[in-house]
Amino acid sequence: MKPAQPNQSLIDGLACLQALAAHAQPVGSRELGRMLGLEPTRVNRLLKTLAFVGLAQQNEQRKYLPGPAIHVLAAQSMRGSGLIRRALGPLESLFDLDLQVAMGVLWDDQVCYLYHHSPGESAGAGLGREPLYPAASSGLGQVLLAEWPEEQVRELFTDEHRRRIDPSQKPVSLNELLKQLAQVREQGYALTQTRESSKVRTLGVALKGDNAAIGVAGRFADRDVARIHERVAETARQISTQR
Amino acid sequence: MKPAQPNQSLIDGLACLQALAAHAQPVGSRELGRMLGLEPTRVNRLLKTLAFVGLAQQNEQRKYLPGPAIHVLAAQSMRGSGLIRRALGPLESLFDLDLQVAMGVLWDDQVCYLYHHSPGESAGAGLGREPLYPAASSGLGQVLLAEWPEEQVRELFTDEHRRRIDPSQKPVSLNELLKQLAQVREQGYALTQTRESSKVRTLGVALKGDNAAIGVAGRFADRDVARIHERVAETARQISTQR
DNA sequence: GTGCGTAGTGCTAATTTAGCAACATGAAAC
DNA sequence: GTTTCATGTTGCTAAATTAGCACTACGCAC
Repeated sequence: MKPAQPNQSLIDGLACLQALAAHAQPVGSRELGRMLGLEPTRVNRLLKTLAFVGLAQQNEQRKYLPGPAIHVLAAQSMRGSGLIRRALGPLESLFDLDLQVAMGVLWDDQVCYLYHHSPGESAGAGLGREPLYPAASSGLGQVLLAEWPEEQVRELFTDEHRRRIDPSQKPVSLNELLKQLAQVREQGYALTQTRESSKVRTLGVALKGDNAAIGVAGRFADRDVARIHERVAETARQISTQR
Repeated sequence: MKPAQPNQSLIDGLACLQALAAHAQPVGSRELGRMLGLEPTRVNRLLKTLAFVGLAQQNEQRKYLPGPAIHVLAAQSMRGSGLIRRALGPLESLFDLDLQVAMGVLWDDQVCYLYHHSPGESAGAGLGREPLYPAASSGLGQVLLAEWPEEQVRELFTDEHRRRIDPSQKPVSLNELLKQLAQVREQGYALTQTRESSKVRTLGVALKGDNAAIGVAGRFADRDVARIHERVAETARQISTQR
């Protein structure tokens, strides 16, 4: 929903910040400008401003990376929403399913995993390490998309909306996706095959009021779907009702 | 370090975002303007822009709160720096000391705890729940300040630098603080009494290269200081050298 | 229904920002 | 050591964006 008078400096500054956060290595100001299609002087000015408030910093090679204030922002957002704090305990109760356990939010047409735990790992190891994943191929992504009006989903998957071209990502069949989302709305959960293996499936359930979803992934038989769904849905209820 | 041409729109937009993240309740746009001393139309425009990119959202009462993209930013910053991921395992090794275990970064003249664990809690419960704490009263805060040039510390604690007036916070004796910081630099660790009780002390050690610090807090005798310091310093080395 | 405080917008003057041209820096090649 | 190249950064001013006034729409209490 575009406002009447968006502040373009803020939008572009935030795009620089998000690109920094998403980039695995320190990045130069000119390189970042090339990545985002922005003029170099401008990017340098925005990065210098981000550094001034602590959200970016430079290393000895003068390249930029996230600064300490981004952790502050992360910590405060976690504290303010309470989402991760509320979710960690209940998510642990799913570990006995011997499946991957995850929680994520939508970011563009992808899922960002706030938490992603595999069997045999410690509970705390699930934080902050998964790359973005195509929403249409994810059970978590689909239950989040299913909460959107159809028009908004269409807009998200048009070619001109996409700012990042990912060649490794298969084109999405929009009609197929809309059919799947309609089914998700009926069932109250999404069941998808992962991109990597048709035998590995994800079952996702939305967290009401949080714009987030939780789910499990792995190999399970069709006859187990109802039981697993009930467990995941109960966990979602616990997370949503805790305050 | 103020740049040649800071972008004031970006600075003020980020201030709105940070205030949203720090505020425990949804907040109206005019109220936020009063909090930050900014003109209401301007704040509304900045908030609408933040909402446009997903970093803010409105509830049914039209008040603003952080949006899903802030979690994405948090997750990506954790993934990018790897700080929390690297730190969680080593920090758990300090649990046997039966003290509080914490990790934090500096934010203004306060410490923001990225992690804060008390004895008897699960490892994952330490995330995203502590309020900001005066840096001068914190072992973690002091080792972080000790890495700063004296001039910069002076500037941080002048009255005009402070944007937030916290009446409950005792005035800092700058000369006393500078003396303590000189001692911290010699010793390689900080030892402070907490604001709440003179019997509860914090011992803090800096994480090289991360602009962060870890420490323990609780009641311990003087004769235990060297041993505890060695344990904390060893943990700090593990965290800093992991990649 | 009225009154009050709120959120939000159109329009245009005011202010900020963008980009050109230049300088400073650092690394690699010779 | 010097030269070259790509980088990061800055001053200045024209161009673009933004801020604030005045207004409308909304929600709640009485």
